[in-house]
Amino acid sequence: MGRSQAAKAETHDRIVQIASERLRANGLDGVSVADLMKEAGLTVGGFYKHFATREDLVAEAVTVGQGNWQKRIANAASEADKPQIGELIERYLSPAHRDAPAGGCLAAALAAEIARSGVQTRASFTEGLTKSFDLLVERLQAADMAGDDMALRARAITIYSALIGAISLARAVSDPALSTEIMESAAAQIKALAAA
Amino acid sequence: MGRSQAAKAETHDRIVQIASERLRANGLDGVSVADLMKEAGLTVGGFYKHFATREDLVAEAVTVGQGNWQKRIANAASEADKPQIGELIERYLSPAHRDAPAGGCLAAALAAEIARSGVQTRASFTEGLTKSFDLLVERLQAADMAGDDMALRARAITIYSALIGAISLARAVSDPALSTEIMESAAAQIKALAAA
DNA sequence: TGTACATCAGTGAACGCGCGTTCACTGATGTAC
DNA sequence: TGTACATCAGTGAACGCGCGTTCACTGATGTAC
Repeated sequence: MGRSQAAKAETHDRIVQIASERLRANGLDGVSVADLMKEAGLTVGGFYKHFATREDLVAEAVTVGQGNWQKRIANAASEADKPQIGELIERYLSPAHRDAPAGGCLAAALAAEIARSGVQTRASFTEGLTKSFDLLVERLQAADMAGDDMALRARAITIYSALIGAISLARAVSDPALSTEIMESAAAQIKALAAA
Repeated sequence: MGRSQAAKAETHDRIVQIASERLRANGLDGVSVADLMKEAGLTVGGFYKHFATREDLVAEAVTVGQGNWQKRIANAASEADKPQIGELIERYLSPAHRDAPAGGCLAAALAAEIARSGVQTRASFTEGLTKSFDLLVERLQAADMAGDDMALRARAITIYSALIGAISLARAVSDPALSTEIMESAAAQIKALAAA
């Protein structure tokens, strides 16, 4: 049947991966289907052999893109290799992350736009966010914190919210000193909250 | 000279006001110049008697739009009428605010998009944000908190970050129960942070 | 194993559409006399 | 005070452009015999 199914799946994944990066960098409407396909080494028309509409791709890219930071929280050979919560906060609120949204946290870059998007995209985001919360709770448990699971979850939600808000502001501001201040102030306070 | 300067200024302000609401509701690229003018009871062509480019309008709308929540923090006949910090947090993380971004916090709705915008827009945002931080510090001082000004400012930055992140997530998520949980969990934790 | 055929991923020009911006025009109103 | 004129806020058709999507086509490759 023409190209193999494996080859098609590989192309499909490549498009989604590129989209997940470019959407985080340029926004949900910030990159055209033609540009995406070009970056994948293909031409426009072929797009619709993989996705019914552009939104289908966006929904997939939102799922894949959220896996990015999740892997940094959870994927490690052993428990000892998983980052401590404090280290995670510092890495999240670093100049490196602030200046490279394409490879960074999808929620920080796109949450506001996702709120205005279609059902598919919002559903994809919700699923990924739920998983992010779970992984953060697990990190807080690993930090050997006091508190029942409910309180840990509330704390995880607040920590993640504060991280997303802080990096969003640090990115939006045009004064570099203020940007640094936001990241450093928030990092210190959030670490205190995580350790409380 | 044709229409009076006062009449022109009134029209100008009307366009900016409408823009500040519609941009918060639909995003920085979510409303056309023609629609904006129509909503202001005018036609497209006249737009360029008021603004050199669309981005000029956006920059002005970002400034005006930030005044919205600032007024709720600061504008009151007397000190006693100004909201307490805890009350502010509750109002910020309420279904009413979540469901009405057009009249709500501009930073929450647009920070991520502003980060990808031109210099003018980012500069407008930076100015407004600086003022927001100052007003929040003042509210923390009024709450009669311990801590020097530096610590208060770091706390104000973190509180605002957490509020922005939490409402962004609450808006993006398609599960109503999760949306409520995010707002309530974050509100409780942030209030604790403010009172610490 | 070798050949003829069917499939379908990928091509690239073309489509209709909405956008920001331009432009020649209008007509109400402020100003000069 | 009354009149002629100049100004310019506002009009609405037109522009070039980039977008998402469609479509007739191609040709490499899997399958049937």
